[in-house]
Amino acid sequence: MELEKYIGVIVHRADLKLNNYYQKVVNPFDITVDQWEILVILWEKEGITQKELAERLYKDQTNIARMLFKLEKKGFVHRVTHETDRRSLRVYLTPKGREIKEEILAPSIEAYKKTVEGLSEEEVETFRRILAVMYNNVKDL
Amino acid sequence: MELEKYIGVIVHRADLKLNNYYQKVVNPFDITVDQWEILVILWEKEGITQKELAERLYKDQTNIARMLFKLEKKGFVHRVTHETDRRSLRVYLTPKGREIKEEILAPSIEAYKKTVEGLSEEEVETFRRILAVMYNNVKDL
DNA sequence: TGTCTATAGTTGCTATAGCAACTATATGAT
DNA sequence: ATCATATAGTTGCTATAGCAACTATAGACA
Repeated sequence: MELEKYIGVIVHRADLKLNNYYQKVVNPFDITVDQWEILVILWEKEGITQKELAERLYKDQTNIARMLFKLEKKGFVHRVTHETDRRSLRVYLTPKGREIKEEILAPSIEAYKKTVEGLSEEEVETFRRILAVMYNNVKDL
Repeated sequence: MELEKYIGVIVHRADLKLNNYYQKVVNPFDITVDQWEILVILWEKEGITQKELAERLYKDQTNIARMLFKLEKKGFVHRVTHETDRRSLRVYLTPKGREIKEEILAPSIEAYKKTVEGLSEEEVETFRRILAVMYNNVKDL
């Protein structure tokens, strides 16, 4: 069977290119794409724990911790021990972290539009649906 | 805009799950998914250079070199200096590298079938087409 | 022939991914 | 109250990705 027939192979290649492009979009803000994902969640709701953040992003808690450490070092977030559970850390945005929210929105939407250029809204929805089916097919295997 | 609207985000998540699954499929053969990709190419044609391999797989030449080093250490391939261009290395399979070709085929096809379960052949084709459009949309940005 | 440039590959760096082992704290059972 | 278990987070390890800097060789041209 030809390599390019495998869904994993083509999805992986697309993922890399998409990530490359999105990285260029967020580069001016001194963050990585994955750090941007964390910020998107925090812009919506601050004070959640690292574990909650990991669950919300479907990411490894280990890596969330490391990314937050970098975001903290760069001054975008700060972490505070949970009042009633001293094992947990609540994550909050700094003024710098809140500031870029509005600045980054336009380029983000622009990036989305460029990604789906030439496709109808319906095609994009079809794509999402099929991708979700595949995701669910393999997620617990 | 909601995080899950961004194509890069959902493709990335799907990529990770797919890779996880495929990794489990090739685990018994003591290779990684990316090393498997290299082998697939070599099963088709031996003696190509690292650069050609990188181009064929759309991967970084640096990483191809490192993966080949590991494949060589594990005894799946060996590299020989090009006869007329001493900068190049030709990559060949060892008997061990050739051996697993047939063994790995059935599980690979099985993995493909599980991935596209519940989808029609037409839907999978549509998916490929739309993914290709998105890929081309961002590949040079 | 000698020099300049291009190319194949390697090394070093930083990023995320994911797993195992570990620390510290919380909670449930007795 | 004590002890066993569960949980939040961290550290260490190995994998690929991608970029810059480097070495060695090839090829073009004066």
